[in-house]
Amino acid sequence: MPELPEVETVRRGLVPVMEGARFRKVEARRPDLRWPLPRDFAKRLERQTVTGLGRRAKYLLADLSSGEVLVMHLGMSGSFRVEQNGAGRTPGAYYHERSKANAHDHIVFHMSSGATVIFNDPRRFGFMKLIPRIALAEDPLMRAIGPEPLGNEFDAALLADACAGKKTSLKAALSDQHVVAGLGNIYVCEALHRARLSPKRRASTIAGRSGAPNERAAALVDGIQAVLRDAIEAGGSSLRDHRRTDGELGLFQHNFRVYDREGAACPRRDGGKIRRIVQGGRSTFYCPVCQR
DNA sequence: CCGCGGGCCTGAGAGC
DNA sequence: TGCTCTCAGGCCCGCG
Repeated sequence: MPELPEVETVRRGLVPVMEGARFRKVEARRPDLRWPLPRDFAKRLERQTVTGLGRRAKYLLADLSSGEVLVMHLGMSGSFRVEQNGAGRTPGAYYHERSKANAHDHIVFHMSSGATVIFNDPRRFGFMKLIPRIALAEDPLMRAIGPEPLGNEFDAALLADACAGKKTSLKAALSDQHVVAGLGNIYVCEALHRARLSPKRRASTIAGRSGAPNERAAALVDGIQAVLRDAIEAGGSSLRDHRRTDGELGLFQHNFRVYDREGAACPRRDGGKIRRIVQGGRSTFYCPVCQR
């Protein structure tokens, strides 16, 4: 699923049942995710308390009382769902309900809050990893990630600086997690439309010769932040796999202005028809009239 | 540094 | 009903 708004939606759904709770029992039913889980994965989690559940880029970060951080990534098709125990439900009961519907439930957390948290990922591009807190910032996963687009420090100057001198396209630059964290194919397309910038435009053209931001950089920052805020408010976008942790669908797919709308009229009603091109092997959607 | 292609996986949908 | 083909929200690697 998941770009920043979907991961943030998942985080918010997990906070009430995971923060302050202990892992009572952990089932690593399928350890061969994108990277294999360590053998002692369950052991290192059990009896630990989650002291905080945060997010960096598209990673969920659960701080543990042991001093380790549980890093979780949803890949393309990962989701979490929360089931409340009680109503006759026991940790054991879950195990006997395997069927086609939950064939891809790879990891199950039984929390002391009484909730069961289930990680499901058909394509298995997602993963979990345990990293000592003090080593997190230097870990290859985290080290080179760019600024959080909804963080205080993110602004036109920062974005222009990251793009200065880049000959690559804006689409490719914004998709690069080192430039700005958390955007993927959908929200890059949507942000560029909001900023009225062509996905084919050279990334360096949002900076002046000195590297200073121009009005395009400012519009892009506004477009990125606006689309992310709107999408989070809608609970993310549910195309195939994304679900909120309560099983409900996100709603932002109904508010796409260009993504997956090839041939439709541009919502700006400027006479443009949404066009689909391929950049870096992935679909890009944009309006050739208002995006220059 | 850059763009491109391929790989990792499974499932949905289209076309026949 | 079933086959084959294409495509999908991420990310990494190697090539030229």
